[in-house]
Amino acid sequence: MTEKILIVDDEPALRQMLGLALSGAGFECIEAADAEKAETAIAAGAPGLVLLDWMLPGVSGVDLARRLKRDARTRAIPIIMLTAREEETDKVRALDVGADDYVTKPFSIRELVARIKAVLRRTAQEETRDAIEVEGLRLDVRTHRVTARETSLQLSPTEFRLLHFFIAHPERVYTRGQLLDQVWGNNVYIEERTVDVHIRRLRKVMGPHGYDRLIQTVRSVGYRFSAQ
Amino acid sequence: MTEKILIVDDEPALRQMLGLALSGAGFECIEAADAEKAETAIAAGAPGLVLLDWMLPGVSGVDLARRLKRDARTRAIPIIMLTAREEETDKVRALDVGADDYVTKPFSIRELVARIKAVLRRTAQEETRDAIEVEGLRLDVRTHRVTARETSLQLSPTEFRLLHFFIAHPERVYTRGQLLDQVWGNNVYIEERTVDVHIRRLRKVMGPHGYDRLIQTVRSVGYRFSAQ
DNA sequence: GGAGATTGTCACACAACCGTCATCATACCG
DNA sequence: CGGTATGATGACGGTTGTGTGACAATCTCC
Repeated sequence: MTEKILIVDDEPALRQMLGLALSGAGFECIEAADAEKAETAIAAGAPGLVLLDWMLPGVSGVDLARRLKRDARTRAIPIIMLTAREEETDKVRALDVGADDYVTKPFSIRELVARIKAVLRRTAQEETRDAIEVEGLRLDVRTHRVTARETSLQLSPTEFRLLHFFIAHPERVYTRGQLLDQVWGNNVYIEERTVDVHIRRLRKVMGPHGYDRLIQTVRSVGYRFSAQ
Repeated sequence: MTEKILIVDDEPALRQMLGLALSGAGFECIEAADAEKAETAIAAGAPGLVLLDWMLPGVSGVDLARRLKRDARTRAIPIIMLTAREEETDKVRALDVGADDYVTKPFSIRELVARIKAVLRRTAQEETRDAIEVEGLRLDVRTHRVTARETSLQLSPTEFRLLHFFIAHPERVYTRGQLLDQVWGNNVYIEERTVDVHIRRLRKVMGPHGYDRLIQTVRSVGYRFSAQ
């Protein structure tokens, strides 16, 4: 997973130097000379991180950062600001504006790469937080959403609960009775065959994406959710 | 800007351990053994974040969380819950109650600190942000004005508060109860169905500009504001 | 004090969802 | 290779949850 990094700086020399250095560190780089070009570049293909110069002609780096953090589509993209001076106020403002980190010029490439990696690690961690994922099938409790490789699936409430239980307790067989207790709750008297029907409905939704194979029938016992 | 963190746990050993670890990470810590002590501590001086154990003697952590989120004075204080088991239902309930995040025991200090910082960063950003924008729909907190691609929308006060909450907390489902707590405030007893009506009114205003799709119904759960 | 806006509630309409059954397909058994 | 047990599937009322329009009470601003 090579991350794409957008370098925004008006000095061609510095831009090129950074591009070379970061490419050497294993990142894919694209460049932009000003805020406007940066925005079109971002619209074209969201980068994994933006390296942003504090001073830019026209719309300043600070303003661009603020704009990116204000828009929901780009808010998640981490930003590292390059500040020229060692001014305390600059640091504070950089973080105020929503930048994830800042580096003061002059800086060593080693330090910059370390910071980039740290920021990427942090944001990657946050993204996958409390979502359960199996082979690209992802269930997020927070948003109450199920996605199969980016495309979101439409589940009914019971289907969601059933899948939630399965994906949280994989690799084990459950009888229809157990499933009724766990997914429907105790003290409900429902036909065991009803489980079959919901299993089928769940499979039907996941089928088009090939995930129906995860729900396996164990004859004369029950069902199992398994990644193999 | 060292943040003050209130640790609520009935086990003195764990409390002390957490206190030491978080102090080491640069936070100022205060402790409380039960919900009652926690509330007096909060009244004495609002902490920047509450670390709350799921199980507490007397008033449980869940109840305390709900109470804090229901009270307008303490609603803004972020809460991270410590859940003992890996039980999925606990996580769901933690979020139901209004907690901002949760950590399952056993956890590493590193992880806990990371989550605390993440939550603090998120909430700090929310406060300083004077305008929020999603796909051209823009809500300006300062001027109390909402615009959809330049054309301004006419919202009633309640509609504005509802949209404000949604746009500041996107991508997460909220039950009608939570929305009542967050948008209407404390100690109000209002029918949950009333939320439906305001959702509809909000959709009606945003509909002509195509933004009604951002407010999504999650059947048998609640509503979600989402850019997808 | 009054016109208009706002708000909470209700009743009804409508759509989604759920549980059940009958029937068909498949696996297992001797 | 039939017969039987078990699961898959499609269809169908009944139920539940949400959308919507109306209305009275309340509030706001002249």
